[in-house]
Formats: sequence, C-alpha cells, structure tokens
Amino acid sequence: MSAIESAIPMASPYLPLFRRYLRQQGLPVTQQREVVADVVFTSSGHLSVEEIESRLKERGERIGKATIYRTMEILVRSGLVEDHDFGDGFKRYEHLFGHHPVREHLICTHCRTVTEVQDRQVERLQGELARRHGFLAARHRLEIHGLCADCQAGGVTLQYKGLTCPALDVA
Amino acid sequence: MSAIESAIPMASPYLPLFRRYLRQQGLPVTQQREVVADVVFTSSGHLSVEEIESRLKERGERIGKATIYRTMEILVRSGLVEDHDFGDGFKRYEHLFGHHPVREHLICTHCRTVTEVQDRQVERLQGELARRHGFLAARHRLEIHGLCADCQAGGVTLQYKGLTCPALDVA
DNA sequence: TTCAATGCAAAGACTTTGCAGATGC
DNA sequence: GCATCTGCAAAGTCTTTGCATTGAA
Repeated sequence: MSAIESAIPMASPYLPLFRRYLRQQGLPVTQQREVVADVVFTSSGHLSVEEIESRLKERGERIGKATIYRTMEILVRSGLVEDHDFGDGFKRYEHLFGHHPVREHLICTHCRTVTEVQDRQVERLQGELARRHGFLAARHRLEIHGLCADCQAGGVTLQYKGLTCPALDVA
Repeated sequence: MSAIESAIPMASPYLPLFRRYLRQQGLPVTQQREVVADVVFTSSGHLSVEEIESRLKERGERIGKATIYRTMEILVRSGLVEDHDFGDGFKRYEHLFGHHPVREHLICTHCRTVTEVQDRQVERLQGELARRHGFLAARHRLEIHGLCADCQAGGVTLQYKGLTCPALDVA
C-alpha cells in the first residue's frame, strides 16, 4: 500500500468512493476531506458537526469547523451522506452505507433519542401521495414524535398542555 | 361591544380561545399577545417569524421580535398553533383551525413550495410503527421531497448529483 | 400596588464568508 | 506554478436573555 492510499489507518472501505466523486467533480482530494469523510463513514447514527469535531480531536486531527462544514456540504451533494434536521437547532449527518436508506424515525420528546425504523409501506405511500399531486418524489422523511419505551418505563407521561377541544368550546 | 372585547377589528373568532388559555394559565392577556395571535389565526399557510412581523407592521403594530418569539412559544404550548421546521434554518407556524391537523407535506426542492396533503393511512402507519417499538406516539410528520408539478412543467429536472451506485462500484 | 410582560440591545448558537498562507495536481 | 483548499476570525442569521420600563389585574 502506498502512503497515499493508506494515509488513514483502518480507513472505511467506502472512502475510495468519495475520492472518486471528488475527482469526477474536479475537486482536490485533500487530507482534511478524507479524514472528515472517514469519521462519518465509520460512525453510525446521526452525527452533529460538534460530534464530528470531537471525534476528529480524538484522532488527534486538528481540522477547522469551516472545513468540516464545507466537507459535509460536498458529502451530502455526493449522495453518500444525508443530512437531517430533527429540530435541535442544528443539522445531523448520516452515511448511507450498510443498510437501506432508513428515513422513518421515532423521536422521543423527553430524552430526544432518535430511533430508526424500517417500513416498506411508507415507500408505497410516498409514491401514491406524489402521484396524486403530480409531484415527482425523490425522498421522504417520516418523524413520529412521542415517548420512547424507556421514558414511559421511567414514569414520564405525555401531557397535552393545551385546551381540550378548542373548536367546540369558544367561550 | 366593549373596547376590551373588540380591540382588534375583524378579530379571529378563535381569539377568545387563546384568551381563555392565558387566563387558565394565570398569564396576563396583553394587547401584544392578542394581536400576534390574531395575525396567526387569520393567516393561512406556514408563517415565519419574519412574516408575522411584517404583517404586524402592515397593521401598524410595532411589536418587538422578542415578544413575537415569546408569544409563539405560548401559542404552541396552548395547542392552538403548531411549529414546523422545513430545513430553511428557521421555524414556521401554522394554526390548527379549520381543518384536520395536516402533517403530510410535499416539499419542492427547487422552488421550496410546501403543499399540504391529507392521508388517513399515515395515521394508521404511525400507530403500527409505534406499537412495534413500545413507543407512545403523539404526532407525526411526513415530508416528501421532490419536484412540484409547476417546476416539472417549467423544465426543471431532478438530478441525482452523486454516484450512480456507490456500494457496488468501489474502484 | 404588585407581579409579569414588553422592548431594546446584547448575547448565544449554529453556520457562512473573506482572506492570507498552505497544498493538491 | 496555478487553482483551490484550509484555518482563523469576522460576519450573518435566527433565537434567547437581561434589564429598565410599562402595563395588566
């Protein structure tokens, strides 16, 4: 192995894909881009930029936030990574290897844990709704908000703080 | 009509609900809260704070942004208004009167138009997925991203900019 | 009168941008 | 070598917070 091909020990087997994408686009394959991509490719779950940054630090890499943001933009554009917005006020990123793209999420409103769920029916539903509106569907995202099993077991209850039946009860 | 009951001309018939909620919670019913709520109740679609602010200016109201944010928080808590995050980098608000809560959205990736869609199947699916994971579902949100009919007619095409088949094509 | 809300401006959190120096090709 | 990237810091955007003043009850 040459130094160029194995600059990163235990690099993700998917890293070459990103290299190829960069070359296809005429973009330089820099060390920073490779390391950032590798962190994302070798992590599971939904990473925030802050989490990516701290994993880089664990590896002894000192890469500026701006570079991380710029690299994430390219990764998303490449189709190798997807970004999510769960309403935390910042984006989260997830690589698309190793499983069918899962876009169904159970989000706990109490502990903010996000659980991935797989279901083929949503795919079908997406097609049906899109067709009905002349819409060309590319991807979907289903979020179900509520309480996870752990929080329920911990005694947390789901309280609806609003009015019981607004429309029927004009005083 | 007393001045108190009709401070706002052509006020939304739902305004009294918000007044009642405030009293229930022991919160003062202020002019600002009423006007902000009325703007939201009498508008359709998904309003950003900036849009709310400009509609207030059109009415000749001069209400600080902080007050708008604080009022929106209460409105969401009251259950009369729902907040959305379509990934624009800011929240949007929608009152829940006049129709079933619609949480299915077709989002055009080109012109960013959001179309509401109604479908009962999603409700059923939510229950099913939640049950399967011991999750207590409160609400859901289904976003389908793609190209709207108008943009398609306008010649916009949905291009996948990434690699054709990443996992099978490691070079 | 008394407690809370308002409005302003400052601070905060996340993200983007500008530019001098470094690096890929 | 030339174009592009990187890293830092500054700026930008949306949102929250602190505090003196105003207002509801």
